[in-house]
Amino acid sequence: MHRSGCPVSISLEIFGDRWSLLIIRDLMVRGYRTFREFQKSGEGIATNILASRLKKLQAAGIITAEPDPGDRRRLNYRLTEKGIDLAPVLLELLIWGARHEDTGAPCSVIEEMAKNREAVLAEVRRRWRERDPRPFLPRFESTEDGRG
Amino acid sequence: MHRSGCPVSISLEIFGDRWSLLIIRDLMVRGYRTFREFQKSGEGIATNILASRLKKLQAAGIITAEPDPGDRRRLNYRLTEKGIDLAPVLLELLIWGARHEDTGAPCSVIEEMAKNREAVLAEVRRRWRERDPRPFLPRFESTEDGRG
DNA sequence: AATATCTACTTGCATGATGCAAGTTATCCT
DNA sequence: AGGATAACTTGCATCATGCAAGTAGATATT
Repeated sequence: MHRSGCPVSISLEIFGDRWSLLIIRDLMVRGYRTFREFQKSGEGIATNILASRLKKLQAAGIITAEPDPGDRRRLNYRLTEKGIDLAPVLLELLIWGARHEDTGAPCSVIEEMAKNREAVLAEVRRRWRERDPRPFLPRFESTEDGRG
Repeated sequence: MHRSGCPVSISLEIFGDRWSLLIIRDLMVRGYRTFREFQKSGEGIATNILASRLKKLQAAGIITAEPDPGDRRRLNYRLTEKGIDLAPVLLELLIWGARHEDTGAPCSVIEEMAKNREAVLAEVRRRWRERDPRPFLPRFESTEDGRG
């Protein structure tokens, strides 16, 4: 039941909250795959909320979950194509935040990414396609350390 | 008090909810300015929530409010530069939603916008700068109407 | 084989946010 | 002066979130 037919509104019904896009970010640029990794992501999400968000994102077709062949206690989450298509949204959010708020991300690095938007998106998508596990961005710890 | 220094996380602290970006959308592309207009925006936001979001967005420096010179009952809200800088985020959200969800927006129109990203953003920004009141996008009513 | 540990959750409960209806204040319109 | 309009605020019920603890199945350890 949509409140309006606007794509922005419908998108926000799916991930318009404090946590969903952070999970998607972790999957997209930090190489995280498991429940435990999301939990220790530095944002302090509660386990019940994390579980409910993972379910909601699965139901929306943004992520999938499959048991790890090597250790079947683990579930490996992965973005779907629909999920990786959120890369431009995340990138713009990152650029905006780094420009306008006092964040732990060095502006020079972010401005460089803003200048090379297409290349950045292509690389993120390539890593997703090829299941390249290397993180694309680090954790921006706090606003104290300056880098760049 | 930030939970992490990540710009995405900090951005979501400000407008990571169901309503804030819809208000920003209304200001940005529909030419809305007043409390009443946001309320009748088709999304069904409650007045107390709307009031609290407007305050939060003001506190974050994303919008300003000033009394209408002609009718001093009215408060005219307007995006700041920081606020109009959210245009790329909104645009990507719009594109993603139109591509992946069943929305009231005709895909052809949205794909055209995706192809002309820079021009679209320039026009949105021009209207903001010159206070051009014409809406840039219509209300996408429901998913019933045909697309083409 | 028994025990401990690890992973991904679920449950219970307190607190906070949201939704809804009604009320308030200041300004306009006649 | 009397009524309408705009922008809220308030009270209250309900829903979502945060936190701590507990559970179940798989793996590692003795």
